[in-house]
Amino acid sequence: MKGISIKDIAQEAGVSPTTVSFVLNGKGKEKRISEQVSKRILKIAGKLKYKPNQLARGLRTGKTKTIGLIVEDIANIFFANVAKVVEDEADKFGYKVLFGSTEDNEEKAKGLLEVLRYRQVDGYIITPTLNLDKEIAALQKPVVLMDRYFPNIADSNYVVVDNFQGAYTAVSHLVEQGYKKIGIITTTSAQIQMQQRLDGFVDALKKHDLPADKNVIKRLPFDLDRAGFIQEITQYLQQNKDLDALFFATNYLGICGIESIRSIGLHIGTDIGMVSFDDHDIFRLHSPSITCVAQPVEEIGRRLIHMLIAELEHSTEASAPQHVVLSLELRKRESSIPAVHHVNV
Amino acid sequence: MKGISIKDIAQEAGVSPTTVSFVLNGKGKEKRISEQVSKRILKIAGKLKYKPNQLARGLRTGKTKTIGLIVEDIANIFFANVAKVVEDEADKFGYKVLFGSTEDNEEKAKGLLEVLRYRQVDGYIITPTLNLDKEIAALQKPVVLMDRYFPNIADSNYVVVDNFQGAYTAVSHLVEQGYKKIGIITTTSAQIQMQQRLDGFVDALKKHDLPADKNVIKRLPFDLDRAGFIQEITQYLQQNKDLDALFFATNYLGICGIESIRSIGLHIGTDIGMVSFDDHDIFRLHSPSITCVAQPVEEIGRRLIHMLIAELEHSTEASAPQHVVLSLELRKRESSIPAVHHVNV
DNA sequence: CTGAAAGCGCTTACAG
DNA sequence: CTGAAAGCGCTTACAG
Repeated sequence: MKGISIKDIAQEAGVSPTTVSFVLNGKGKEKRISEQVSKRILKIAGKLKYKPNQLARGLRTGKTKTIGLIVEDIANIFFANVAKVVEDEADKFGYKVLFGSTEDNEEKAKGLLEVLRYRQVDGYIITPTLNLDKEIAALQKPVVLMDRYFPNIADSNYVVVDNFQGAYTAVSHLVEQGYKKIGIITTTSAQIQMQQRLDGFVDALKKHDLPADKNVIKRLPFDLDRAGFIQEITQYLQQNKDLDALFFATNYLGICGIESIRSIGLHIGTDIGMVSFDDHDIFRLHSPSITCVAQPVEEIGRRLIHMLIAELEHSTEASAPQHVVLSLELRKRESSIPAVHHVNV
Repeated sequence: MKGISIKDIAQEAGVSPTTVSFVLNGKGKEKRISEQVSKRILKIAGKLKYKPNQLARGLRTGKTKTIGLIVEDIANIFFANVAKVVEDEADKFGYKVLFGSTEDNEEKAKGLLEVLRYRQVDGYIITPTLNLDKEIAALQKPVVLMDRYFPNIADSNYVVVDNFQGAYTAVSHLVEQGYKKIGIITTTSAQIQMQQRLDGFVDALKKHDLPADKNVIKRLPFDLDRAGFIQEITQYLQQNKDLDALFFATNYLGICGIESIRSIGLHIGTDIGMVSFDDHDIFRLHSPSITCVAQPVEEIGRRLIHMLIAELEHSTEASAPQHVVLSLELRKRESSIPAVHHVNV
């Protein structure tokens, strides 16, 4: 790595490394370096295509211009999209992104946190798992949470969506479409975002004087595989033939739901209405297409990075914790139209 | 970052930092440090939870234990899956991954390469764009190419799939299923992988004495958006009503193809057969499901990282370039069954 | 207006 | 068997 260093520039300009460092860091004025010298240094640096060695700078200043991004699963389209926006935006500010997937596994998340910490990332964007609050609190660097947060920790920054509103909107839409006996398929996860979706579901039913008893709520262990989900949902449908619509609390549950409904010969929309939380390519393309409440992925990514950068750049200490709660958008499609008969493709 | 350093350990153990460094780097034997001292140091390091400062180490040794991963688009399911495997495997060897998406844009790719270079990554996994050969050759660090390579550069390492075989298999399957007039939808890209897919298509037709004239080949500019692709494919279908099957050279073309075929009222399979290169969740779930030739994503990711680590660890100089060409798997589904009438969902 | 010097936390030739 | 010292490429108090 014989890159060209500050010394090389100093030598060619006939000044000391100190002076070069001042000028290159935009402190020429402040340090009262002469215009003449400043220009000479800048010109030489440009000619030599000088790039500061981030390692050396990091060792000295403690800043690595790197941020750690911890998602649940980079292969999941939602997180992959967020990661892309985060990477793009971070780049604009000169930051690079180190990433990892937790698989929603506490131990894996802790390991990731530890590695990122001793890699001295300047800040973190984290999709927390359960029980990760202590480790996060101990981080000593700016953190922005995404997708979910810890209700009991008041001073954390986060960018999330309004899960309650999303679920409420989705279920109200089903009611307005004429469905009367609506069930929810969700997970057993105790995480806040799942809790809020369930609350939104129950609240919407109550508001419309529809039954919200235990039978309409189906919670599945979140560590089942695809086949397991399909089997459970299929069984639930067979045991609750009076249901005329389903709300799926995540897109992967919705996808499994499509297969379950198909497997018992029901027609989505006509026989059983359906809305899913979170959009997916499959929902748009499926026939019939699937109604959903969609997360504003682009905006989530942008807000995350801007919030983190703000913390990093003017670390005016103890800035008030930032909470951004974004709304979901109802995308009406064919799966929530009870009357229309769907033409096959 | 007042992490604990080698000095702290040295002090507590009553030895010099040098000795600590030797022991911690497993050179105790070699440097003939006494068993007694070694054990003491290791014990203290464990107690203090010592983590070496990678920045300092990197500055000194030139190794950052970081690899750069450049993909075409991290939000694309294929690349997202590969990225996940790469990150997982790299972690096992103590490496972290810095990533970026090129969008298949030369300038963006060059920028990414430059940033990664001055971040001193130890090695690269690159999905190259066109004309990136010179920049890659100038890298001075181990590189493994993925998805595509430069046929004119003999000494590069790469992990790719057998595009020719995949296309050949896909088209032969259509022929065996009884389709007689088969078209291909591909891009205008001059990149090797697209070229090979086209070659496989043409070769399969010739081998079966089917027409391979210009009319059956439709090349679309690869920078169109979704709507553009759909419009172009729809128009092509309308102008070539004698086609009874289509081979799509990428999964996103296949997805647009589904919409195009639907928009003109044709039924996939019965009216027009279809096979796509590369699998996608949508293909499995669509009704009718879509036949494809699938890439071995897991294996691609594993091979990439193992090839790169091998280069990094025993840099026995001038090792022969490694080329891995993996086969694709034909996944037969409903879209290539001409006779059966598909029941709608 | 500019520079010599210390130091970030390591590794490694060199010396004893 | 162990340690003092130099150096990786920066930044920054301090001095003049």
